[in-house]
Amino acid sequence: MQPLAICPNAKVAVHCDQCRVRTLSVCGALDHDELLQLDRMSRPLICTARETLFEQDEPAEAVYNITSGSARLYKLLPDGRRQIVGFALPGDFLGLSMAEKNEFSADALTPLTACQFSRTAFSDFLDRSPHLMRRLHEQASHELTMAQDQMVILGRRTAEEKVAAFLIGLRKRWARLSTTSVTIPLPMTRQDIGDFLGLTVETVSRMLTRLAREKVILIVPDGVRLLDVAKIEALAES
Amino acid sequence: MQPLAICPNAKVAVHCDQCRVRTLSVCGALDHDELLQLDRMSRPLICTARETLFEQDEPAEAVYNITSGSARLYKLLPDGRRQIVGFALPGDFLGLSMAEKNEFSADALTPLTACQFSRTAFSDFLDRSPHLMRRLHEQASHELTMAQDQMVILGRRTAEEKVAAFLIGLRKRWARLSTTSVTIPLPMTRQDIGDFLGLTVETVSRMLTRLAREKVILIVPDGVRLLDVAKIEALAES
DNA sequence: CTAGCATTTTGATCTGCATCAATGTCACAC
DNA sequence: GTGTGACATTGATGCAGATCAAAATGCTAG
Repeated sequence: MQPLAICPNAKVAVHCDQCRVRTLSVCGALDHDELLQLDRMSRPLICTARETLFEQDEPAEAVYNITSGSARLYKLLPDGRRQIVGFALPGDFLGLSMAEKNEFSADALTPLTACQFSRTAFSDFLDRSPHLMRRLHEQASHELTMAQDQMVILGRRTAEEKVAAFLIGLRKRWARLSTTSVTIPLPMTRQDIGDFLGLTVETVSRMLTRLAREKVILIVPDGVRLLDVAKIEALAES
Repeated sequence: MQPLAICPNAKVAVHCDQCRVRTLSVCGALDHDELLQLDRMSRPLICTARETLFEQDEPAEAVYNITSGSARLYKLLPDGRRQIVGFALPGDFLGLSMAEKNEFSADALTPLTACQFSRTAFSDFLDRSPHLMRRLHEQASHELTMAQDQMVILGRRTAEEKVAAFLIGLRKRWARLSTTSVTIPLPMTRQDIGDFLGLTVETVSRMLTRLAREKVILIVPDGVRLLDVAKIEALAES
């Protein structure tokens, strides 16, 4: 799936002088008036690392479009167990379900900037823009597909396969955003990776170490470099 | 979330003489003309148990609305491991993502009937009916939420909790369809339940037996009766 | 009725990952 | 420099659930 993009001149969410809009990666198939209208209702948001964007079960107030930085999205069980349901990267949307309450909590992994829309205003705009509505539905469907793929990973794969699939999946998402760097940035902690994959910190660490020992990856500060792409893709194979 | 229902006089998908439509549980907020139009493009589908509705990665041709019976939705790994991503009950939609290819395979667990729409015709209709589009998006969002809840179950729960959560979740879905029967029908095999919860058949069987021994449930032909709802809800608690 | 097969249950054993515990590494403050 | 706290790695041990094996149950065909 292509990244949604309001501005034809930018791949991701950045300020675009040409279109005079700050809000990008929202939607193709919008005319210039619609773009400006949408832009007018957006407010900038700046967060420090670890800051909370919103919390599970609280009334959903806004729709967010990440312009830089990354966030983790998670659900908590009463006893403190945590399941990370996803990581949000630049260009990603949060709150597109337009539900009354947040389905999960979100907080920043790094300093983060975003475009923020009032949920009600965004909803009203949606009613007037079938194109955007349609595009949004495609986006939601795509997220559902990713969630189902994650179900396969959680339910039917070994620890090593989980870690490999995680790295490959992340690489693909980063690749859309930048020149294909050999290094995959990992802004999240090992604990976060574990809570995403249904593993403990120790197991994540051991699997990364094992892959590094076998020269499949190289562990670098804040990330991982893939040495043997074929091998790791074989491990992650769908 | 309320079941989608074209026909205000029926909760689920059944033939409705009053509205003269066969296609139900599609969507609120449609006027009568739209209903009839939608109905006109629907074709009935009748399947025997185990029959395949569609297969993963094949071109998506139709949108289905189950009118009776149930189906399992699953993904296969190259080595034969299987992850069931969901079960479809009467009233449920399949193929709403409108993607070009099927994201998973689906086959009937029991004899099954459905309303079938050509994907392209349905898509065209969608463009002319923003109400339906919006409703569909809500439905997709709801499915995403369910998938995320399933991620919590797969990643962060014990075998016993998984089985309990499965039963509670299924009870809730059946409850929407009929007078709240004390018995939860289980049209799927233990293997299917295992492939849904990331467990083996043996573990599923053992957990059900354990719950039955502790008088929390009663195992009956093709289903389960809940004896101690409080206890099983405590186990399944989110 | 019986034969054949799929499904479920039950038991014995094994193992992958969790758990527990300790040590190492880094960043930052003082 | 030294202390402190967060994060990561490594090792030893334990256990939940997988695997292996077999028996029980149920279903359909003849």
